Amino acid sequence: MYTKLFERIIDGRYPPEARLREETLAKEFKVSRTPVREVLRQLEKDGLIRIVPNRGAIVIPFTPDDVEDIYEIRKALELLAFDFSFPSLSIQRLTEIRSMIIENSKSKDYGKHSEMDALLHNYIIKACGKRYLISMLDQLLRLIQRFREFGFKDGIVREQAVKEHIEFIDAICLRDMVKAKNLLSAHISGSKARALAYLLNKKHFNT
Amino acid sequence: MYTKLFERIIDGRYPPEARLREETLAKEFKVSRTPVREVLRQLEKDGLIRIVPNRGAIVIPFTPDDVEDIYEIRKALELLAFDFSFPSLSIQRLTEIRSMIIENSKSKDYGKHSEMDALLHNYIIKACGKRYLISMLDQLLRLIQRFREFGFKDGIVREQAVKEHIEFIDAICLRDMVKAKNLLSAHISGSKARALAYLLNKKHFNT
DNA sequence: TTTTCCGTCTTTGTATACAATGCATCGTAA
DNA sequence: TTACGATGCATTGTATACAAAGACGGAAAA
Repeated sequence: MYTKLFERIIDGRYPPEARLREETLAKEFKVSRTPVREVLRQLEKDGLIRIVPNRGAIVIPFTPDDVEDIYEIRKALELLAFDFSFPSLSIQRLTEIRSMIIENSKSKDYGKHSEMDALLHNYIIKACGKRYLISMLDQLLRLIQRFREFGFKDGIVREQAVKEHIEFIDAICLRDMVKAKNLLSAHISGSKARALAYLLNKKHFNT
Repeated sequence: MYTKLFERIIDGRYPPEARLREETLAKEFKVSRTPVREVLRQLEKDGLIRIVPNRGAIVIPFTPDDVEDIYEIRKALELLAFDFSFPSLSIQRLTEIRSMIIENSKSKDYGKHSEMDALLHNYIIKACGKRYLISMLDQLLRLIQRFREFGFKDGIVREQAVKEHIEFIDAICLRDMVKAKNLLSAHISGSKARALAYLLNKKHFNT
């Protein structure tokens, strides 16, 4: 239920400014208000809703400034995670991932591409072995999931992403830390730019 | 109540591995289990406790690795916040803060020093104007509050901190971004080292 | 007509009762 | 003596009832 509500806010089924009434949600999910309230408190911590005492919860709008914010945080933290994980990354595992990326590179199923993207990033992140860093990045990646999937709908972007991922993996295998970090940084900046384009475009259509 | 529980875990009144039973907490705070449960869910998101379904909540131990983790995240994010806030920092305000730091520099009240420390860091952080970044840093600084206060109990450390803060402010006022960033980075690394020393020392006494 | 006050209604906040889960303990059988 | 299972207990999970707080609207007074 936490996951479902999270998704519904992320994908816009509960749009910005929408009021989330406990009673209504309770009926929708066929539970009582007690678990609903607990979930709402968690979503507030995620920064998705604001709970006003005695007034209830409303969905917080997601602005271009938030995209800027979140992607820059992601970049900083993923680079940090990479610093920690670099020494322990397994060339064998990276080679495996590399093959899988190439196998899927011609696929038009953007879900597959999104999966490959997640596979690589998650491997790097998990390998850092730092629990706060991992949980913060997990949280961030969930927040921007909608943009990541969107990006891969475009053929050019898919090709570009495959190229960037392969270059990144090769740099790691060659133990070229500096190059790898630059590539990772640029890759995330590119994702940010696409996310911003998506958001502005959507806003244009909505208004 | 959220704040009180948070503090009690942070300062060790509820030690690592301690079970937090809903009924007990409810009696302690003279409320029913309903609000207790909501607070526990929030503390879980903060990474302070782990809730095992049908088993209840236990306090998560805080290891040296966690200190390393959290201070490195703090460094990365505070440097990022500084990037954003640098252009809009007011020299007038910084000069004010600088005077206050100097005024308090001879004080032996470590609470005052801790306050000055918070004043400067919070000003930098808030000025970045990014809500996710601000809320993440707030969260991190609350997590390490115990170490920050501890640090200022030592006279040498107090002097050192004052010196670092003044140098940092001066670098900003001279618009020397690179120097300021280096100073900030070193300052946080120093805090990390002291926190680690504190933790290892405490562990030594406990066992 | 406008403003203020009061009552009602909606919605959240809290307490409590009951259900469900998992663990421990004790008894029984191999 | 040990292994297995059943029963009871401790504790969390959920529903529901009631309390409290605000929002809204209508009536009365300025």
